Amino acid sequence: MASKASAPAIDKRRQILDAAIRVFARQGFHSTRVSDIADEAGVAYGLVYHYFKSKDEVLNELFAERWSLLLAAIEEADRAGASPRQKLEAVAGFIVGSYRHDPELMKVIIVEVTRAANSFGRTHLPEIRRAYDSIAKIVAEGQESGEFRRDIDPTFASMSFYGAIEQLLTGWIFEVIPASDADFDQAKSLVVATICDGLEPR
Amino acid sequence: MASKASAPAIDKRRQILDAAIRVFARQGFHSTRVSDIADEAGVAYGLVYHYFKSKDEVLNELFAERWSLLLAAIEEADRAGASPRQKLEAVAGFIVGSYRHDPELMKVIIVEVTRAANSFGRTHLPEIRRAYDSIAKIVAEGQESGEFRRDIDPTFASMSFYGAIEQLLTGWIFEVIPASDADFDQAKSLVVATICDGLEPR
DNA sequence: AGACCGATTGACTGGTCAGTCAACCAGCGA
DNA sequence: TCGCTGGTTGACTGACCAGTCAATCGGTCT
Repeated sequence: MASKASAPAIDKRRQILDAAIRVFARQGFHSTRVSDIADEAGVAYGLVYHYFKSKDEVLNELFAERWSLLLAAIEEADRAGASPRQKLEAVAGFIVGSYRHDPELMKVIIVEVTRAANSFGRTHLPEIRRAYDSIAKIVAEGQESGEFRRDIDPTFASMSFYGAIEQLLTGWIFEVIPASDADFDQAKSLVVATICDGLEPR
Repeated sequence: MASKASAPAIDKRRQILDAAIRVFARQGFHSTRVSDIADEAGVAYGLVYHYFKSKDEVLNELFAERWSLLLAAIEEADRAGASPRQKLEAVAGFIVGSYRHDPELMKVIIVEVTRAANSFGRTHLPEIRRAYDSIAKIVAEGQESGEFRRDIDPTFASMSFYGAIEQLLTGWIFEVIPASDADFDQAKSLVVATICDGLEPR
């Protein structure tokens, strides 16, 4: 039967990807050898090359998997949210939630891809850009409806918003700011409050 | 005379550092070989090891040089600025100015150090943290004086502020947002406007 | 049984580089 | 003139590691 043969095969592939998340998060992409991934996954060295054509492809796969979810979430937020502010809240919520759900994966994606201007960041630039653009679209819509001021370029606002969130994740990754469940909950509303209302009292 | 012998020596060291900036910016730290630095600097391979004990030390030196200037600038801004908003403006201005003045160096520092959670970022965490803390101090002072609202944690605001700026630099580095002199000028006030006033109209 | 086939194994190879080191050179003081 | 000292050179080595591949295993189909 095909299922008996292919079901474990799929498991092994997943097993390797999950192991790679842990090892990349622990040591960084550059200093993990393929043998580390294989060891962590409990499979033979060569099997990694059975499922992936290179070490790079393992990371590409991890990024693609997660980033497509982010893009979908942003678009969903845009569709479902009532006010632009609620839309931004949903986006921030999704990203923070992703970190809460799987900090290691988000660490890998941010550190090794999103911010790697000379390697994977460049490769995946089109996809990364799509996220910026979708956020900018939310801001632009907010400006048209008069709910956001018009004197700040949407692209610009989008970068600031995304940058603020990513920096929070970086803070958690570096352990320079506390990362309890309460902090995660707060974070979402606080970024949005900062970006939408500003630091000065109203 | 010592000056005849040591003056060119100092020049060579500088020459190597400057070459390293260009090469690191172009290829990234991991994919530049020490021979690339030597070639770019127009000196022999071994000379790099006469002035630096390792490839890592070259990057450390570049980071230390620049980051100490940033820390000094933040403290100076805190001392000289009238309002907290003006202080933040000075900080943003310094960082944007640093990028305008030497984009390659700033690219290297951000991509290879500030955001490298598994390598140099960890090594230099104390210094990086000092910057976050100084900015947080500015925010906290603003809250005490009533010029900033008190319901946003200063550490948190500091991360958002710094993150927004760094993301702008990243945008320039990746060339996803335009980087003309006018853009640099605007950027400074726009980040501050975004963070202090917020996106929603007042 | 026996042919077949994809999954799995891990020893091995080829290439790459960081860092070493012995030799060389230039200016200076004796 | 002749060391001496410190800057300068680049060939070389030892370690490391991504990717290959021939062999093996286990299940299925005839």
